[in-house]
Amino acid sequence: MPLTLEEIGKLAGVSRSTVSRVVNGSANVSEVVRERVGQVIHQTGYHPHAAARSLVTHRTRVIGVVIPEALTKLFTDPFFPLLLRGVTETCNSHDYHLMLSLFSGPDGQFDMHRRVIRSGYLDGVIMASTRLDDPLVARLLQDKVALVMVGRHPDERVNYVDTDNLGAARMATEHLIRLGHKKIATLTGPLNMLQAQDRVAGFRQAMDAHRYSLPESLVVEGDFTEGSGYEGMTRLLAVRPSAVFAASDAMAVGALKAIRHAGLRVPDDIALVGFDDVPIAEAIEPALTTVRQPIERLGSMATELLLTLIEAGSSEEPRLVQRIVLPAELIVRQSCGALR
Amino acid sequence: MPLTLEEIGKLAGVSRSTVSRVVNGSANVSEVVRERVGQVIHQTGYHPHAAARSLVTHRTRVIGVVIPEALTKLFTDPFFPLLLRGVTETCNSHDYHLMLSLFSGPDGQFDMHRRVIRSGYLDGVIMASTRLDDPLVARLLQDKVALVMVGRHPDERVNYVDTDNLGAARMATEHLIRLGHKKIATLTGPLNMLQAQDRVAGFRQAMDAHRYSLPESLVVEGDFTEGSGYEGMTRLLAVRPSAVFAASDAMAVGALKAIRHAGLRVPDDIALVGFDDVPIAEAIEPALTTVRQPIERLGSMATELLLTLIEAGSSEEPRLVQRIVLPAELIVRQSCGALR
DNA sequence: CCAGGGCGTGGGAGCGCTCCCATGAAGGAC
DNA sequence: GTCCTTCATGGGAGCGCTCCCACGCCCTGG
Repeated sequence: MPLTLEEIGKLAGVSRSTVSRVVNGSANVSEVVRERVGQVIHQTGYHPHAAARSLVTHRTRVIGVVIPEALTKLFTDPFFPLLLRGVTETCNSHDYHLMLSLFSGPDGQFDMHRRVIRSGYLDGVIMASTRLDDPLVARLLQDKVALVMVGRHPDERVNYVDTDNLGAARMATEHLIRLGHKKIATLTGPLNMLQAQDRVAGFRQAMDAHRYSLPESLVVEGDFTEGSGYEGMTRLLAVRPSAVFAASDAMAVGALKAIRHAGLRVPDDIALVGFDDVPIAEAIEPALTTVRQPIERLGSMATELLLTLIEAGSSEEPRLVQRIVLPAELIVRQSCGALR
Repeated sequence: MPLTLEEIGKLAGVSRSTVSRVVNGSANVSEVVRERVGQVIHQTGYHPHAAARSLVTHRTRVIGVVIPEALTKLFTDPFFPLLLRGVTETCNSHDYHLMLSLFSGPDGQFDMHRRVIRSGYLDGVIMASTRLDDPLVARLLQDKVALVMVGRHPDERVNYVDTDNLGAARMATEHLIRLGHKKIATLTGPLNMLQAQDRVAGFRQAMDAHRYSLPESLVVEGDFTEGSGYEGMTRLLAVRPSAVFAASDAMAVGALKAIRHAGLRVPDDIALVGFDDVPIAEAIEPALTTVRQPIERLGSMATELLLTLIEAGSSEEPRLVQRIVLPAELIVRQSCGALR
C-alpha cells in the first residue's frame, strides 16, 4: 500500500533518482519529466517515507516542546495552550512537526533525554516553564541540541525568548503612581523564580524612579497562588497600602477576597493590579486591571528562532546566542480605579 | 558521536545482532554477554536510532493528537491542557511519544493528512473537538489509520471515549428538581454539536421522568459562549423560570449577568447550574454549581485504547469497535441554592 | 561412539531514501 | 568532423536497524 520512490519511478517511466529530484525540487530535471512525475505523485498521493528520509539526512523536521513540570498551576491558566498555538502555527507554516513532552517528575526527564534526544527523534527543543536549576538544561546544552527557552535563563549559552517582566511590572506600578497612589505595596511570586524576581525588580525600579520610599513591609512574598495572595494581603492590611501590585492574577483574586473580608472595597479603598490576564481577570467584579503577555508570539518567535538554529546547524560552531524580549501590555479595567 | 549497534558490539566484543537482542530483551542471550553488553550500553548512553528502527519495523511509537479547529474557545478553558495531560501520562508510561497537530483551517488538515499520516510519522491518531462533518475523519477511516476520538461520533467504525453528557445533564437537572424547582429552563449549546444535543436530551429525560411539562419557551439555544448565555437568559426572563441549567459555564456566567441586570438574585430568585467546571466557576460570586468532566481520564483512556488498537493492528481485520463513556460529577456550590 | 537437537552467536539482506558518480546524448567551438 | 562541455538521467552505496538463516558448540540418547 505505501508507495516507494521506485514504484513511482516505474509508473512514470523514470528512475528512483529522478523522482527524488522532483520531490525535492532540485534543478536539472527536464520540464517534461518533472510534469509527468508530478502527475503520478499527485494521482497516487505518494509521500516520502519520513523514517527512510531522516535515516540519511539526519533531520526529522520535528521539534520538541518540553514542559518539565506539568504542575496543576499550568493547567488552570491559558499560558500553555496559547504558547502551543504559537508554536504550532510556526511549525505548520514551515512544514515542521511538534512533539510534546510533559513531565510530572524529574525521573521522567531523564528517560526523555535518552529516548527522545539520543534516538534522533528531534531536530531541536523548546523548553518552557523551566525551573532555574533544571538539570535537563545542562544536559541538552552539553549534547549540543538546538535549544530555545521560553522564559529567560542565566546560562550564557542559552537562547531564549521572554516577556519583559521587569518592564511590565514597572509599567503597572507607574500606572498606580500616575493615579496618585502614595503607598503602594506588592505581592511577589516565589523569589526563587526568575520571573518573580524580575517583577519585583520592575516594581522597585518604578518606586525608585519616583523617589518613593519602600519599607520592606510593603513587599510580601507569595507563590503565585490565590491562597498566598489572600494571606499576603491580610498581612499587608496592617500597613494599609492604598494600592497593591500582585505578581499574578490568582494572587490578585486572593487579595481581593482578603480586602473584602476586611470590609474594604476595591478600588475605592485599595486599588489592585494583577499580572497575566487570565480569563478570570475579566469575569470577576470589579474586573481586574492586569498585564497581558504576548504568549502566542512568544511561542511563535521561539519556534522561528529554533528553526533558524536548526537550519544553520550544519555551519561552524560559534553560532550567535540570541535573546529576544517582548513587551507586555497593560490592560486597564476597574480594579485600579482609573476607569469611571 | 551518535553510536551504532555495530560500535557497541565492537566495544563489548560481540556482533551487532547480539547487541540488538540485548536492547530488545530477546531470549537466547547468555547471562554473561547480556551483562557485559548492558554495561557498555549504560556507559556509552547508547540509544537505538528511531528512524532506522522504524524503517524496518514500520512502527514509530509516536501517536498524534489532532485538534482540527484550534478556536479561541478551546483556549479559554482547561479542556485541552487536561486532555493532553492524560494523553502524555499514558504515553510516557508506555514509552510512546506524542505529536500534536493543531489546525486553524481545513486546508491545513489536508496537508497534515499527507505529511503526517502518509509519511509514516504516526502509529495512530487521537482526534478531539471534532465537528460532526469533519472530512478528516472519513479520510483517516479510509486509510485504516488506528483512530480513537474524544467525544462521540456517529460513524459506526469509530472508536471513541466520551463523557456521559446525557447522564450528566440529567443529573444536573434532577438536582434542581430535587431542590423543589417547578419551572426549569435550559440554555443549550449549538444544536449542530453532538455534545450540545446530548445535554438537552439529558435535560429532557429528567423533565419527562418527573412529568414536568416543558413548553418550548423554556429551551433556548445558544452557542456555549457567555454572550449567548446573556442573550438567552434575557429572553428566558420573560417566562421567569425558577431555575436554569446552562450547557456551559460560560453561558451560566452570561446568564448570571443578565439576571443581575434584571435586578434579580442568584440563587434566591433564580437558581443556576452550569457545565464544565472551568476555574471561573469557582471564582465568581456566587460560586457556580456545575458538572465536572473527567477530562484527564478521557485523555488517558483514549490513549490506552489507541495503543491497544495499534498493538493489535497486525492481527486480522475485523477488530472490535470500542466505545467508552465515562460518568461526570456534579459539583454543588452556591448558585443552585442547595448550600446554606 | 556418533547422530541429532537444542542454544548462543554472527552475518547477509533489505527497509526507502539521499548522495554521488558514471553514462550518454546534445550542443558549441574549433 | 572532432573534441570538449553541459545537462538529464540511471544506478550503486550506504544510513542503522531488524529479521532470518547458517554455523558451531555442547548436551543427550541410542
